[in-house]
Amino acid sequence: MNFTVDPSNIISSVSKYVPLKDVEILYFTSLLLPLKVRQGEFTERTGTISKGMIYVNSGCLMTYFTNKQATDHVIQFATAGWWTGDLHSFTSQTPSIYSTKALAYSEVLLLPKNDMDQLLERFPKFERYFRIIFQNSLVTHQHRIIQNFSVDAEERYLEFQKKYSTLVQYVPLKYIASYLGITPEFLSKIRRRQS
Amino acid sequence: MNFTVDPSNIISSVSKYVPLKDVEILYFTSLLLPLKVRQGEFTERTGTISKGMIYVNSGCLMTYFTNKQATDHVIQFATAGWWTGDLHSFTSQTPSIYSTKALAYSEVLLLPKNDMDQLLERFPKFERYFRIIFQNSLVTHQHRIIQNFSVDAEERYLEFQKKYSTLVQYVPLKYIASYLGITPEFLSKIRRRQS
DNA sequence: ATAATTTCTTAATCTAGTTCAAGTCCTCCG
DNA sequence: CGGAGGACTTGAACTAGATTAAGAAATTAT
Repeated sequence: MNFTVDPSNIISSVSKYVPLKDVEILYFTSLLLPLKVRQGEFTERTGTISKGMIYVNSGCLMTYFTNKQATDHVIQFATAGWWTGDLHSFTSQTPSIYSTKALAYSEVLLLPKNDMDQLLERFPKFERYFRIIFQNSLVTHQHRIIQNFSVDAEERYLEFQKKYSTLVQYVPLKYIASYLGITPEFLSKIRRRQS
Repeated sequence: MNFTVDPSNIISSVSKYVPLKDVEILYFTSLLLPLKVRQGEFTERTGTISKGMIYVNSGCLMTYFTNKQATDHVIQFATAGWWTGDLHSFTSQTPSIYSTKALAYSEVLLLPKNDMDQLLERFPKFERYFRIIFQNSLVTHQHRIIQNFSVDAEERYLEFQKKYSTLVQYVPLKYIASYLGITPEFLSKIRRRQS
């Protein structure tokens, strides 16, 4: 059963970029679907249409792609305060090529496509919020592309450790390897070298 | 000297997502700085603050990053109808880590940060346009990250040929190699294999 | 506890892609 | 016209990281 998830985090996230009136807060939160997922459970599955954009209130999820050779490629870890999900499937409402899975007990808020459309129609100021969110995310993605080209696996792992120091402790090594674009065996070697 | 660049393309690009009134069109186009750049000329340079978001009206530009080892990494080719530039420098108004250079004679429209801010303040409907632009771009970037991890260089080149068939003819091979994340020597070998 | 399953490590072998170095082809320019 | 510099190719030697396979460690279930 889905008891309520406290919306104060997402509200303050939005408020950082656009000042909200009470009506807007009420309407916005009324659209959000609270979801509690246990470790290992999925919020989205390859082949199904995205249920919505996922705001992580607490916990940690990962979104990954599985290719023809059945190897997984982690495209994102999302911890508290992040949005995640399959943006392509969400936008186009076509079957997803990604899956999103909880790496720990997590509380998330789901914003379905229809509801987001209505929200933006009714309160266009939310356009600004999402514009900024996507704009920032784009910068991060560009940075990652370059990073993958111009920096070797060991340095990438070092940066990862800095950036996601909490994750490193409880996320299985194989997923970190996948995020970095290397095999678990090789990451294991890097770790040994370090110590 | 910068004679005028026809704004009808960018207007129809915006109109695809948000219907514009004449005042809005007039105001928007009044903000756009027309720029004609010859092959090899730069619109942005590493170390300087972004002059603005760049809309490519005609021609072709590339944006690239130069790392400590002085090797270039192309992060984007932008042909007619695309936006390009250094989004991070643009957003934060800090010195850019990218350069943007014309690969052919190009006509572009520059939207400086201040002007974009004012535009969005005065006509918030443009938020929607940029939200959608960034959202779509994000999908493309995610796709590229995955592609680079799960597909080998030859296949990546094949996809590139399909997607940018016109570019392949006049863009120097070394830049294509850089975009694909491989050396020019290796791309040369791939080409030989193909024929 | 013990079995079962998954995660992590280690080592040997292999390969996609790099590096280096030399040579060819083009294009532009005096 | 000749030559100077960039763009492309080719090949030999090399290396970062993959693959395979096996064992150790850690989790989870029974």
